[in-house]
Amino acid sequence: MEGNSGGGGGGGGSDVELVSKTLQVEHKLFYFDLKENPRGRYLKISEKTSATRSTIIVPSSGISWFLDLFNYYVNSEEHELFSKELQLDSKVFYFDIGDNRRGRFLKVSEASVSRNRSTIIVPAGSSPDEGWAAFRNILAEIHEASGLFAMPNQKPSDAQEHLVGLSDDVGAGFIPGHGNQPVSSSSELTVDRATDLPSQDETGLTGVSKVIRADQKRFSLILGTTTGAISLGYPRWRVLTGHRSFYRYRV
DNA sequence: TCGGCTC
Repeated sequence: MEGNSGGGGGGGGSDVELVSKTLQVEHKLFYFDLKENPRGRYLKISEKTSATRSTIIVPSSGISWFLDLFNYYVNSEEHELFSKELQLDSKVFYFDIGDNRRGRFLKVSEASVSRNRSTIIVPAGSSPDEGWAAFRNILAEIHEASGLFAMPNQKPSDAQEHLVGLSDDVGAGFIPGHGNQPVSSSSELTVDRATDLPSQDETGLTGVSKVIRADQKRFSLILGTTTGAISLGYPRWRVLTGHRSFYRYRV
């Protein structure tokens, strides 16, 4: 790809590039680089224009989630597109729809404790072969290719299970198991349940609880224990508010 | 070549 992007990295510089793809959408150029180093595997997605460059880093465990979410935005009707959040370990990715005279776009923003927020913006595109759909297709190719580079301690089928599990509920707008209750009532149910739990201050279990602010409400999620189930990528919480879905899980 | 961007 462009020039020598790793030249100023210093130190290791041992990252191996497994897959590299580019996608042009309107006047933007997106670079997809699946890389691996001793700490693990990740997907670097860069948006490049003549004036700016922006990069997000997706842990390998998040690639199938990105694929699912882009499928959701590609396949959903315009009036049922909601913002989404995806938490992967210590990172949070925000997916937000925007609209202006240039057209519709999807803003994907990465926030983590150690770095400044970085954002890429993907135009929806004017035909089914460009924009979000093309972006989705690249993600699918990389996801598939990633399975061919299976790591010794990772079964390729794990990612497939994530894909199936999320596909059913990603666009439903309801909490599974609560039938056809509207989103608002499900949210209140979740709040009530959360307020019954001990607060983080009371337990002192720093690092195993999350506090989420959403609109005027505040949600507290307590992760009770650390068992083998968590290392498998579960449990996953889903908290719905009126217009936003949260997906969280730890690896 | 645009141009978007609370967390």
